[in-house]
Amino acid sequence: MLLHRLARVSREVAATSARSRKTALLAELFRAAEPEDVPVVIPYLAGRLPQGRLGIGWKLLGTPVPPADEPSLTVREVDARLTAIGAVTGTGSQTARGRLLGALMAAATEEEQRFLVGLLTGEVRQGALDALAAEGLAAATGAAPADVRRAVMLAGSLQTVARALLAEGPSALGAFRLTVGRPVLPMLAHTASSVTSAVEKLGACAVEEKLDGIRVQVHRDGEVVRVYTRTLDDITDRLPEVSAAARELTQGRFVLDGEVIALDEEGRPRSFQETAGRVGSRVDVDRAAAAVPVSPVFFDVLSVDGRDLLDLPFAERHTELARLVPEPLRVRRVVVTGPEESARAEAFLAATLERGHEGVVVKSLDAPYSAGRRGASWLKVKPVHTLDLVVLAAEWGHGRRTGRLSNLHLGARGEDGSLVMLGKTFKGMTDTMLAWQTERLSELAVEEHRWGFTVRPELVVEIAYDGLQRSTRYPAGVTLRFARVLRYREDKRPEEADTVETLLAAHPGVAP
DNA sequence: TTCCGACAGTGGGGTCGCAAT
DNA sequence: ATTGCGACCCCACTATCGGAA
Repeated sequence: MLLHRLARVSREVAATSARSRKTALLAELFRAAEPEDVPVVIPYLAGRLPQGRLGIGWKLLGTPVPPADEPSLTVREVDARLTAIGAVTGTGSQTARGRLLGALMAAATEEEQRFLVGLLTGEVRQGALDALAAEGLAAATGAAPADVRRAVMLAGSLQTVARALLAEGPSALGAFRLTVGRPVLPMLAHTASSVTSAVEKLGACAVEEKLDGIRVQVHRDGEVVRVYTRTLDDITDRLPEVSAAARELTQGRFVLDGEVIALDEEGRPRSFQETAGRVGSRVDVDRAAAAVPVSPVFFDVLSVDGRDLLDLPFAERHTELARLVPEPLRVRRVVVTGPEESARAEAFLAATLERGHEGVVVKSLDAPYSAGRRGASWLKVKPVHTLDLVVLAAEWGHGRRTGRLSNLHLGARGEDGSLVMLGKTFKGMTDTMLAWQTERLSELAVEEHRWGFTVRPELVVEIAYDGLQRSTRYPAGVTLRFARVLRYREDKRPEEADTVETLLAAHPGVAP
């Protein structure tokens, strides 16, 4: 298949807003693909590279190359050339990659170039990623969408499923089963505004600690232990403590779901930054482990002793978990019968926060284990802090926010009355707010930049955030975690905005 | 007809590690 | 030695489509 055809379909998919039309277009192309094209066409149309990341970013793509007049590249040739670029390593590799990339771009038409740039930077923006590609795949092969989704969860990737489906048809889906040693996509939680509302929604449920660490899926088959992240990367070698803990358990074959977290001597959680730094360390693992030991803490079991537990209700999976994993290696929890016990659930959240943890996850006792965001049977609840801050500058948005001032620079009042930047946010804005702030901030502009405007510090915004973390980037040495706009405070003047002093006082122990 | 679940998009900050400077 | 860049961790929220109620 020519890249030209694929790029054109991608553009058509981007041009329509109807999801049904998007899946129809994708299905048509999948049907036309030759079997050998499939491992490339499927991920490309899901907006991803089959190789994963290639170390090619905006920097390498920087210099534009004159496009070819006539399409000639096939998708397989593109894939082979990108694989070759990814394989270049060592001193001078950036230069060599740039040259190879330039040659590839020169062979591409303008439309093909646009598609390739999107693919390489992860910004395909066609309004169709894995989920709709799976839908299109189902349509192309006559398989039931739910069966395709389940196979994707079990395989951990769409490609594997696509290859089997297009080669053998819907009957191929039956072969995808939970296998120890092969990671499955993890079940994710939605957000609820309070424990009470979560319990009202779910009825009988478990309320569990939410630990602020790194999600892990741990597979053990005899002496072989593998540890995977949320995105199914293998991080076994970085976490010897987790392997050791898995080998201590009495059963020899299982798949567990949990979190790794660094705890201090008293068992209180260290900062997320410390846990993430430890888990990210690959080069000298022994040293990193000595400095910041981590503990696995489990909350679910997907398989034990060859039995697939995915479809069991959570209550029954937890019974299996409690049989396999000793209490200190499980998250704390309470079980409530329903809204009549929401006071107990709220008390558990308070106690969890008191112990220094992030919040709770409220889980339906009936729900099977199911990947992706489908179904809201897990609801997380975290406390939200708010501040009134001053807008210092605003950056132009991209994509659907092109032409709108989007990303706000936020400042708090310093000791001497100056304003101290604490971070940025683009979250929480409605289209109406975007339009309003574009106009208002343009009026307040004092300096124009390529990226946007510095403005007279007159507008006050109410900001919600999850907590404070250390920063080397911002002058106060701290920044807000997950800041988002709640509303503009036109009733407040900048002199009434919050101060750095009160912010630091509200989060003792964070500032350097 | 209205409601709501699922999806994509829009980026935030940090840390690590490699390559370039 | 320091800096720049990319990959991965953590993530909130809105708009929109289309099926469910």
